[in-house]
Amino acid sequence: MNEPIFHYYGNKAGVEGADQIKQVIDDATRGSEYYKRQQEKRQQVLQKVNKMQMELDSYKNNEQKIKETKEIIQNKVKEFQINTDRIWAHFDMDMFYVACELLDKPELKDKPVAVGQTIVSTANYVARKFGVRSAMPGFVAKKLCPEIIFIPCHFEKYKSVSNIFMTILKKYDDNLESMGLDEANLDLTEYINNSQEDPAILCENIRKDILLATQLTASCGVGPNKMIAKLASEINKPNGLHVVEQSATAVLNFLEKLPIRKIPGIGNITEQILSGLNFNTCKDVRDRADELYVIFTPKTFEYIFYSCWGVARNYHVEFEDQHSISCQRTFSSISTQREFEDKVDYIAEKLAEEMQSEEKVGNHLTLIIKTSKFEIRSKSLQLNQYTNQAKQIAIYGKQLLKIMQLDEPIRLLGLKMSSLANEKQIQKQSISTYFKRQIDKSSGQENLVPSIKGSKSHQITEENDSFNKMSLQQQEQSKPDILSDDEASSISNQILSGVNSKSHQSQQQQQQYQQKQQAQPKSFRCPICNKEIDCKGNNTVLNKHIDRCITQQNVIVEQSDESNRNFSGSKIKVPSKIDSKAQKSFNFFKK
DNA sequence: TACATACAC
DNA sequence: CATGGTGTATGTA
Repeated sequence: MNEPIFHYYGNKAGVEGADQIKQVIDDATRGSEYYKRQQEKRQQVLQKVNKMQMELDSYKNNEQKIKETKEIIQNKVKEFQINTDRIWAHFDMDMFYVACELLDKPELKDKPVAVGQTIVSTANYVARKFGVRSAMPGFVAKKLCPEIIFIPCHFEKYKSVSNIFMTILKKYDDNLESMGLDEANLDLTEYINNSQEDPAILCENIRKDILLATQLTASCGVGPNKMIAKLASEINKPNGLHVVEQSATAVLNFLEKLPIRKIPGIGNITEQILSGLNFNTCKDVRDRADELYVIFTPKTFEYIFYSCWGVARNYHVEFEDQHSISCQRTFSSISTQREFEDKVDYIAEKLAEEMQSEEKVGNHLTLIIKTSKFEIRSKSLQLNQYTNQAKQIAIYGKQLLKIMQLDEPIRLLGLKMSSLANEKQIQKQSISTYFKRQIDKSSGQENLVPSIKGSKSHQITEENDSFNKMSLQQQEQSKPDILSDDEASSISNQILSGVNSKSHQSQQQQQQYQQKQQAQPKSFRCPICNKEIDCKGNNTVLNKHIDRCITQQNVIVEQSDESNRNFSGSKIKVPSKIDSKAQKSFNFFKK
């Protein structure tokens, strides 16, 4: 009943103090609304596990079914192969945000430090010994480690370090994929085929380059696909390398004892379910895959199954346009209708700002709230037109508010716009439906549509301006982007078919890099441009050079992105996408 | 389509 | 005293 809520600790982290740590966390948080909600969720998971266990029991009594299912699994095992002809590397900066801050405050190096305020974003290894973790609330971290020093987030700093990091890595794979400022997945196959370098030596050299350029350490994992590389990068973290050799047995060996929780995509809940059914390692999954087949949906089953066999994507996917833009805020609880509406207005403005700066419009709006009991609810609405205007969004948002019938205090409110299109792309449509909407207008919803020139009302004039602005843009005759529809990449699509990567964009550039790369002796060379720097051990000179190099390099990168966009009209990788996502994530730190 | 869940960073 | 924000995929009805 009073079971502590679930906290995940990687097996090498909390070590022997783990129980004590859990106790401290529990004492610090017991009784809060958040804690109560977590307990409820925990109970729900346990019920789900019970239900699954019953299904499993009945399965185990049905010999015929067992036979059939095991046959299906056998066939699946025969069908796939662990494709080892590609070489991937995953680079991951160690405790990135804290590490960046420590550059400016080296005296804190051996003290427990965390970046973040209400929530720990990153903790250094000193703090981690106390049990401090990412996503932990600040007050809990303080309980665990009263000495801990909190540093507020300085996003720009991290972004510029990240630029250096990414610039170095792009020399080896121009199409690198990244899920955050501090990590990147590289397909090194082409590079290594050309240079014939040993992957381990190459990656150690890259890590040295990163250290030289940023003064920070990165960990690296190497393997035949993206997932294995990522998993490998955690083995010798921090400041380490681990290589999983390019063979099926090496992969299977590597995964054998690995806790399922480590597999990207298996999170808190799935781990609880699996461990509740006594699946703990990848080997458990491989050995008893038929049981999972019975209780999970096909997609979930396939994902877990193939991951545990080491089968994952080993080629790059094309960049896809973002599907939604959202904005949400947490605040001290509010409970009156008036307060709700004010929040909607505020969030609508923020959302509109975001959409406009990204030149997007959308026609599907979702209102999200969190009650003070931490229950999340949402209502959504298909709009009758595309918009990115704060006033329109606010009007729709308030409609959703009504539909939701809120009668209890809330601590969070957000708006999400989906079904996005480029502002420019819908102009034609705007024009063609313009007169139709004038008719709609006369039937009541006049605030929702632009009006004709010369209208007298203040509100309408403003909206008229935005319409004119769009018309002007249309005259520029920019090419409309084509929305992708059939590229919906289901997990199974991604993990199956170990076929080739897309052709790389600039082979010339790569060859150029290789030539330079090969000729490098030991002395100081710039990790960005590969030129020899005669700095006589003076780091400042080197750093200044590197800074200049980065700036130049970035200009080049941006230009090439831009020309690609205009040239092909297809999706390209846009590193700035993730930048802006992370930027937005941390806006709330600034206040 | 609408809503809820799970996940990653 | 007390647990964030952005975006994606998937399951279910």
